[in-house]
Amino acid sequence: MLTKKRHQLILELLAREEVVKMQKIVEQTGASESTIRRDLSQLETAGHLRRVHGGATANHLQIEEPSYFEKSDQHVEEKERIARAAADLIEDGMYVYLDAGTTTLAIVPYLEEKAITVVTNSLPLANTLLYHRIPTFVVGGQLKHSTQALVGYNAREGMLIYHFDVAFLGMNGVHPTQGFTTPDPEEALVKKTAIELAKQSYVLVDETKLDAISFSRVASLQAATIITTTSSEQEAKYSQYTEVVNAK
Amino acid sequence: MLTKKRHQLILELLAREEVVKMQKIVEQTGASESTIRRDLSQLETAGHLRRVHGGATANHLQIEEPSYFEKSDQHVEEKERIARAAADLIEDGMYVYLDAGTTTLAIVPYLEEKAITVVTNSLPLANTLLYHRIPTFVVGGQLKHSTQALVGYNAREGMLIYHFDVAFLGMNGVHPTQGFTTPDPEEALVKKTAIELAKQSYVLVDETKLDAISFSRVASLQAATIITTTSSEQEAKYSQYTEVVNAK
DNA sequence: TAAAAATCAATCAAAAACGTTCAAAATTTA
DNA sequence: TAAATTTTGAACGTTTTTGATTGATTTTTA
Repeated sequence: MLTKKRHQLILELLAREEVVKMQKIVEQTGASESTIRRDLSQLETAGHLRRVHGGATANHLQIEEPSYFEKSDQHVEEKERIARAAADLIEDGMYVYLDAGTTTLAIVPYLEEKAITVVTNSLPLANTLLYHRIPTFVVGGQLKHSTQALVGYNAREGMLIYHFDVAFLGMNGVHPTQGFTTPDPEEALVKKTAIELAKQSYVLVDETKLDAISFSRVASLQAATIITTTSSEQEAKYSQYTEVVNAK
Repeated sequence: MLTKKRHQLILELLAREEVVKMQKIVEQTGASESTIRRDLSQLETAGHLRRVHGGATANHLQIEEPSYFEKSDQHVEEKERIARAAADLIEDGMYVYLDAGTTTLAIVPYLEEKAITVVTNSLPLANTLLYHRIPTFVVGGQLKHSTQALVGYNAREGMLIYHFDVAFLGMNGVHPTQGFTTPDPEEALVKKTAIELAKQSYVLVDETKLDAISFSRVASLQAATIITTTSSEQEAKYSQYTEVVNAK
């Protein structure tokens, strides 16, 4: 079977099934496992699908699905340390903004004893805050499927009525010259607004985000303190541009 | 079964049942208990559900509402009929407001095929709409613990930028002279605002709410059509004041 | 309240899937 | 047709996922 034909068949299977196993593709095409692996790799770099362990899934024209595809197990310890360091910065009486993201989500359990008010644009955060009985305001706006966050122009407008003592933000890229970046422009707008409205902002990132650049610019490094866990070389490098808290 | 498929299945179960037992997931997926445990903790850290002893719950489950578990089948059927009647009124292209409440929640599954945009002030609604991939905007505001709704002055302000073709509202009291009423003044404000902003409003109530009066007045009966299931005498009585749809 | 049962997190070895390499086969080019 | 190039499938060491087992914890039962 021709390469082109195989690729077509794989995409057809995915259009129908959303998730398809390696084994099934091998059966249907009659090609070897190695060949299918190559096919999947190619189709992935071309942006036509997303590989997962054991097969592939449809790629619904979405740039990213971090909340789903993030290896939530992988950096869990790192995240926990970062979250604890962040929580330590929060004091009674503060008005706190918590951005969408798994790291910010990890902060919530540490907030239970504190007398604070939280504002968030994240549905999972809102649910968790509710569960921990922390007074919460939710920013209105368009509900984005992949991250379960409220984003866009309306979200920005909704935020402008608040002011925060501190803001904690997730981020996809942190780079010396390109600053803080994230894939979705509408999400970038919300993050940027949060930074504008907060007396002090913190960006929470694991090591893999350092030196990375994503599509939309949020702000320059000077705009926020970085909380991360990384080598002392990296820490020294970024300390030239802004304050860095190493939660190692 | 692939990891992603399992995750999808788990979320599907939760979208339908709100609570799901370990045992059931194991059966449905054919995977081992260990694997499901891992799945659940991954989905939890990603913010998609909440683990509980013996299984998992949708992360928007009412935390303490005894009535939740004692919902009679009869009531469920009534709600289902009301929800279906409401859904039939929604056409492609409409902008729809869905108020917080279990009856409005029951509408969502019927919306999947329709090309509409929904605005809501309810966290459970937002989660469910997200799951059904219906374009959704969430009204900002203060998160009320008991109903998981966004209420208060900020919520009203956040709503004023929208206009709706139709609004569907839950209500605690419906009375010929006292009109529509609900216990919480801040929630009443939101409902009232929704009615103001909608070309046409519908109040969804089961029979027990008729002739009842609650603390805060929302509007007079003329302001909205009532969708309910009740006797023809009651229907005739309320038809003197406003339009009544009997979903019996 | 204490014992029994069920469920849990943590651990570990087996199984499955992975990427890489390389030689054979197929295809293209000269 | 012969040489060069590309594609393929098998082999192999590595990584990821999985299910069974353990002892701890929680819930239920007596």
